[in-house]
Amino acid sequence: MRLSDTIEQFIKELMTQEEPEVELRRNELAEYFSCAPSQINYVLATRFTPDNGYIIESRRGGGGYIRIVRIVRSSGQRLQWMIRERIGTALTGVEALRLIGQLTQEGIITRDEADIMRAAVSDQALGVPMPENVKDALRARTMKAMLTAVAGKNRQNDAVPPPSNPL
Amino acid sequence: MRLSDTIEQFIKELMTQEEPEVELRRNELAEYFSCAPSQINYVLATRFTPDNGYIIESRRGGGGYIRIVRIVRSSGQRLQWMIRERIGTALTGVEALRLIGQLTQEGIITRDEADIMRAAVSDQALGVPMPENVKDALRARTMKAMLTAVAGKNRQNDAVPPPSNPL
DNA sequence: GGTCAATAGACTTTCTTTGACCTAAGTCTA
DNA sequence: TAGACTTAGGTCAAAGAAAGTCTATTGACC
Repeated sequence: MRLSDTIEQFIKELMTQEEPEVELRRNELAEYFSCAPSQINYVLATRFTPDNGYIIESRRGGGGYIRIVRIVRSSGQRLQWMIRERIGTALTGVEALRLIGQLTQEGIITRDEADIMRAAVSDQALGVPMPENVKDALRARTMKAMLTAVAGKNRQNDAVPPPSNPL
Repeated sequence: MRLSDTIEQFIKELMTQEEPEVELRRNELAEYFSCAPSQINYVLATRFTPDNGYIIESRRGGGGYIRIVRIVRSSGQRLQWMIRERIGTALTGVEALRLIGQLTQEGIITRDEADIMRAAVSDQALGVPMPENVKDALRARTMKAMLTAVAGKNRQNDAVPPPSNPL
């Protein structure tokens, strides 16, 4: 097994259900796995991204630390976030697959639905000759439309919370 | 006997009845059969296609692998017809909606799946400026890809989505 | 002999690991 | 209290590992 995967596992096991937050020292961890400290950063950068539902905070110097926080959101909120913040106006094929994989893993869409979505943004589907950036734009729109459809069916369960008004 | 056939046999024997999935290292296998690694790709591309009921997943880089998953096909007749005869190379929005409606009615796809498909071929999704005939071509390809996904569903295992690598 | 499947190999892309160097935050002392 | 030292995390680039793609050649069968 890859070291990166082992470290990922380790961190996820530290983070239990009721404690969606863990704090660790980079050097200690690196020591423990006898790897370069920057390996830890690599794991964080590839496995604990906002896409994957995590936020990283850290601090250098004496008493420094790295804190990993799992963002807990309802499926509705997760979908809204993807539609409104994450996707934007262009989406590469690789990114699309990643997002679909995430949603499947989180149980927000079924495997069959994921298969359909993957097909809809596949090269197969977009095989008509056109520049890559147009394909990316199309993928973004298609994904948003599909996720909106999914969000629509969850309406009752996860209403978007009313915006907080701090004034 | 041809090498390709031998390799095909070998892989199929690894995949027993109750374990419809096998994971292998390309280089190892090539080593074992003393052939070029790309020979393995050739075998996969010609013998383990979706048409033949297989899905291939793979990952590059350190600790990379190739996974072959056998799928069981569901009620294909109608879908095959749509994919191969009905749709062709162009499909208007209205036609697409009609086909999706029929499949729902016939219980071949769920209502949720239908919603996703409708979204994927909606004007929303295809809203990028482009000539109408290109849109119709795109709709045709998208529908075919999605229906193919439905035809080949019932995969037994889930792939771990590849990590995002922002580097 | 021509055609299509099979094979090998060169080159490309993606993901991982390591290491050298950089920066920020405490701590201590003149 | 400014500056030096120590502690700790951050960045980046290069090297390594493994799979993918493309193309030219070879071989088998009509």
